[in-house]
Amino acid sequence: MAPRRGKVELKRIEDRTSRQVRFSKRRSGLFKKAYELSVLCDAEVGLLVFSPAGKLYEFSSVSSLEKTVDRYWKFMNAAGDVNKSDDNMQKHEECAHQGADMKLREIGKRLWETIFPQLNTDNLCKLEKDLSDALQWTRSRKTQLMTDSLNQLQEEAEGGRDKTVETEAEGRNGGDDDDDEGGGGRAAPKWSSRGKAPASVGWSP
Amino acid sequence: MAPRRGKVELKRIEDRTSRQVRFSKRRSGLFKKAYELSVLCDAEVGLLVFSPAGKLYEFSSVSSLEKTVDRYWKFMNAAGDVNKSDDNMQKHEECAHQGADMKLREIGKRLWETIFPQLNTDNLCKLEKDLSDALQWTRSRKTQLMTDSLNQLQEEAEGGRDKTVETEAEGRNGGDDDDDEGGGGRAAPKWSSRGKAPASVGWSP
DNA sequence: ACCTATTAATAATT
DNA sequence: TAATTATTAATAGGT
Repeated sequence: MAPRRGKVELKRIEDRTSRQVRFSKRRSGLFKKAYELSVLCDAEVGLLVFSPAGKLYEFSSVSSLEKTVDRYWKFMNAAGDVNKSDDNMQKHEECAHQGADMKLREIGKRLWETIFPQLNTDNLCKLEKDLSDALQWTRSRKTQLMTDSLNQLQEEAEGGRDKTVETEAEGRNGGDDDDDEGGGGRAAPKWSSRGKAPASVGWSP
Repeated sequence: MAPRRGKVELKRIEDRTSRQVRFSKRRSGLFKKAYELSVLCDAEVGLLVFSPAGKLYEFSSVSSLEKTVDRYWKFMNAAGDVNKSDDNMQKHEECAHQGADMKLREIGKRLWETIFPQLNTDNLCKLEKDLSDALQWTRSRKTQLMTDSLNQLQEEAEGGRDKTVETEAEGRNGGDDDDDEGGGGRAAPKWSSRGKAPASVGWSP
């Protein structure tokens, strides 16, 4: 009956058993705290814990940790990894839809770094096919968009009534609306309506 | 002088000011706990908090949260998002280098979903060029690998001395070594040695 | 897994 | 914004 003789010293616990027990307890405590923070303060919290053995424990205040990680991902890519020094102009989420081209490069770079170590001949063949399909789709999509733009211009020039033509993919939604959505329901691509993507594109939804 | 009249009830704090104050305090506490867990129990901890205003607070027990997120990313992609039900055979990190083709598809899918909302005409043009370049590089790389394989076979058939030809990208490293590295230093692509990638490939390092 | 003495976190106030 | 303090909450070690 002598719990806690003194303060707890902040150093790695050497005893294996004790370390495991305390890991369980403290992990539970941490997750509880994270949950409380999210509820009390209306925050989105994601928590990632890898045990020394490499086992993963995860928590997220929203439906899945992937969403939170996606939001983090978007956030980090928003302002680009350049000019990371200015903490004054804190990267607000509204920037998330700006600098899309830079974002494309960054995403591609990361993708590349991730898959590069696995590029044996088999994977290269698959990659070649995926890239080829994607390229084909991209070109047809581009043509489609350009055609649409032309048609729209023509219609407007002819008289411009019945403006309900939806272009569906206009990019940057100019409005600076302050919604708190962010990483939630990302707009899922809808093939059915317009795109007419080839079914063979392996890496498309 | 009447702090804490009763227990704290777990519901969103309505008063804005109070909520902000408690957010700061609890966030600090949470981060401290996370740090303590990582030190005491030798765990890798990543923590992501988005305030209601959309501001990001992050913590990681290793050099950067990106590393932890990458490790999480690898972990999740390891067993593929399929057969997610069997919790018995817990996805251990050693699986991280298996199922590379599936991983490619998954990564591509995610990439696609991420960039899709931003695909206006400009970005489509950039994407087209990137894909074209990447495809070109992939094909030349594939050819290179195949040529290498042939040469190696020929050399071995001729007499097989001087086996120091390094193929550099063989994929799956069969060993089931139990190192605790995981998400640490990912092998960075090295253009200089062999690949001879065109400088114009936008989405390569 | 459960208990309990003790330390740690923190809510309201200043 | 920072400090104080009365309480509650978390938890280390023993059972």
